[in-house]
Amino acid sequence: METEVTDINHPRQRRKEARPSEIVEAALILFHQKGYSATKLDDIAHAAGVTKGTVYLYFSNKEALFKAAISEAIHPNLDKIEELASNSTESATTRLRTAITSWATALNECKGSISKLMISEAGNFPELTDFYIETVVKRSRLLLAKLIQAGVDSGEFRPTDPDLLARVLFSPILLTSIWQHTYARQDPITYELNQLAQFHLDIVLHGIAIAPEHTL
Amino acid sequence: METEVTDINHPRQRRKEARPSEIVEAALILFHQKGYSATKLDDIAHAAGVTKGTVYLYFSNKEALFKAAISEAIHPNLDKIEELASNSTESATTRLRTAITSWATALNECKGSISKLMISEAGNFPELTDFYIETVVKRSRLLLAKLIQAGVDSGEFRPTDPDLLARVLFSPILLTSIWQHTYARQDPITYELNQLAQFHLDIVLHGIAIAPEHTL
Amino acid sequence: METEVTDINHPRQRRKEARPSEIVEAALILFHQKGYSATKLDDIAHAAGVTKGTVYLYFSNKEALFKAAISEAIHPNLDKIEELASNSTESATTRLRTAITSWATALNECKGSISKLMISEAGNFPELTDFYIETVVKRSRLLLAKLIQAGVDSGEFRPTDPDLLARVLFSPILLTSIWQHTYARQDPITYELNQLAQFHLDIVLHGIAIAPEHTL
Amino acid sequence: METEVTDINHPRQRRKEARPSEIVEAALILFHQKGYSATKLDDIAHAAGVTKGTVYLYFSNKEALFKAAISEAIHPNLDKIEELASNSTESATTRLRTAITSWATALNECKGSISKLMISEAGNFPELTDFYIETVVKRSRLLLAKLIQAGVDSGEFRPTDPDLLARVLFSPILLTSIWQHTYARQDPITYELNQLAQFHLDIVLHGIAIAPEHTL
DNA sequence: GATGAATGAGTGTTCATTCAT
DNA sequence: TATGAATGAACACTCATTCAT
Repeated sequence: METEVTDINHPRQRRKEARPSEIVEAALILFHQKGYSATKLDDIAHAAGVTKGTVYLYFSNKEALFKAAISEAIHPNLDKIEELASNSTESATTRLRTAITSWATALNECKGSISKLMISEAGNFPELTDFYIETVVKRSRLLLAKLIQAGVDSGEFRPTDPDLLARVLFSPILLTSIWQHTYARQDPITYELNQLAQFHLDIVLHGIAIAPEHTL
Repeated sequence: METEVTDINHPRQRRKEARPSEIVEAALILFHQKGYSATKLDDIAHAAGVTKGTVYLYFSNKEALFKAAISEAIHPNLDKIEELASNSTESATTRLRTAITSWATALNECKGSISKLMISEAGNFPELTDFYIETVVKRSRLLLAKLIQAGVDSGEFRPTDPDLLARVLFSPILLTSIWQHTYARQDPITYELNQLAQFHLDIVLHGIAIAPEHTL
Repeated sequence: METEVTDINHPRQRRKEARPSEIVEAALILFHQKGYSATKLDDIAHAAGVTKGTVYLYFSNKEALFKAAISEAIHPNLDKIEELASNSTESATTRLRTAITSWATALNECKGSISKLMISEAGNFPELTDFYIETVVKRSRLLLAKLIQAGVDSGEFRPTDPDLLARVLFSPILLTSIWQHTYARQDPITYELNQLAQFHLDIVLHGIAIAPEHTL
Repeated sequence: METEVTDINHPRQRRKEARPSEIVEAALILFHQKGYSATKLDDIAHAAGVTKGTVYLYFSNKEALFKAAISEAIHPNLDKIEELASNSTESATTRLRTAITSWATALNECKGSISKLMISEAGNFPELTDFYIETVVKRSRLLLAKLIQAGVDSGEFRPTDPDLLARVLFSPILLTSIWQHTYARQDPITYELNQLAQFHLDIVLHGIAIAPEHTL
């Protein structure tokens, strides 16, 4: 009983160990909405339900908080990349479709669009950008390129530049995800991200031209 | 460092009428590199070869300068959109290819990649974003969608969702353009933007699957 | 220079609740000495023993601080006006003398000579001036006019224009008070403010009194 | 004819020699309305129909212009003081009334209320203030005091402190003049300045006169 | 651990002053 | 003589960071 009272008097102390991640979450949302510079530590603290001083208890400065926010948001994605690379019993087409679906889902969850933040702040955080490009971007692209190459090797796809195609396949999902997070108000998108991804994949796989040369 | 090499003797009235656009250009580059908030007026002034006070002779404040920079960079693009819509004697396929090429070229010149700036700052400049979405984004997408619909109507393309396909077709060029301007150092791209665009268009037109139904 | 001698060890939280009024006091003195525009926030902060940032903890901007300073200095005077209006058992002559003495004393303490500041800045702060004229100037004049009218009604004074006489009676005290605060160095006044007020009142009373000794 | 055309093309050159005084006049009005610091040289120049550069052709800086404005406005008053001192054939009472009337008239003309400006800026311009106090204030007061003393000597007035009475007699006219120029909008005055002056003088004369009608 | 009052370096903005024309 | 584009020092205001409690 006595300890319960303490909890009621200090609601802030409900879950001490959750503090840092609460701050990180609040920070991520605000950084995403307003950009790094335009986001005030006061706002972050307020959004996280603490005071400015508390933020400094867990993060040595604003930049460290930013990096922590980006890193934390990146990690779950990294695991997913590994996952996708492993299940290799299926056909290349199937695995490609699974991979794309998986990415579309991941990006759909808000936490996803680190992409936008990184685009905005890359110039101001070179080392963080290096880390992001190496661990997220290049690995994802390489994974996709390998799946494509596997399809070519297995005779499922016509010979093509796997790297180029990987870039092409990623673009609509990534850009649309960024778009949604950026222009939701001005240009709301009626399509599901995954719907768009499948649409694109279908077209890429089959093309749209009613090509006479193919029927010959 | 100094971009001003000529007329070093008459720094005061070097080229009166060129001032505003010189400032706008310098501003655009810096806003693009560092974002709006992180760009100091001192930096812009210095990059434009003037002092802070001079900037205020032509722009009432930082926000006005930002808007002017965006607007000025947008205008040439608007004209190009009109141009593309007009030449309607060709086949849909040809016009589509021309449009894509034209866009790739425009984005490559990069006088903007306003796209990146708008993504970064949309949240902080709602009215400007409204203007951008209406005059640039939606018009471009609509133009592309119309070309696609024309191809469907003329029997060149299989029936498809023109709006979805327009989004899909734009994405790789736009995202890659943004990418180049953002991650040039960390992830330099070896492809020409136009090369990528044509590669994508080819695939979209023909598909990559060695589809049994086509050969039948 | 430093007005803060006590508690030198704990400059941070010396006396939280005293801060705003300390700042207001320092501000009032400086505004009075140099005028609004010529007074720098740095000076105010320094005079109050804090830094600029601290001033902004309590006042949203310079104008707000100015208004707060004026308002705070006005309030004690408002109470005095009410007080004077109440004690109505005495003769009009006595009450008039009491009122004048009271005003002379109040103006001498000078926590304001807000009068001078208001004269200087009226043009730049219209709403504040409205407030001052209504709550201080007009009320004071009306009170004095009523006392005079009471004297006329009771047969103590000869019929006269109470409003005009109120203005006339106030002028020497008010102007001299302003004078002292303004030209102390160039034109030091050897008279007590109250001495001058009584001197004037004697002459005016002689002038308007239906003096029994004269009729003898 | 030919020369006329030139005049039309350069309306600014109508009367070159009048420039400085036009500037001074504009400056005086603006300084009076907004105070010294709050008045921008741009505003003065614009009000005078010239550009900022032209102001610097005639005045070395803002302070010099301020001093010139004050001085120019003071000079006609100085002459009037001398004038009043001279015609000594009349009775003290008459000369006192003439002097007061003359001052009320002088202060009524807008150019008069240097008083307000000096009150506002005395702290920031000590030497100018010295000059003003010596040449205007003290001389005027001394003149008035002498007139009063003459009246006492001639038996027109009861013995009194001439300096004190001089201060008292000046106050209502001076303060009301300042008042009019300051609070015209908030507290418009229905009385003529001279009316008020005469009203006060009547009362004071009644108060100090060795009035034959009273002794009867 | 948590607070929030206080700090002060930094930045947008203004404006008196200069000077080439 | 007059201009007005350009300057740069000065100032209001902000905000990341600190620290006594």
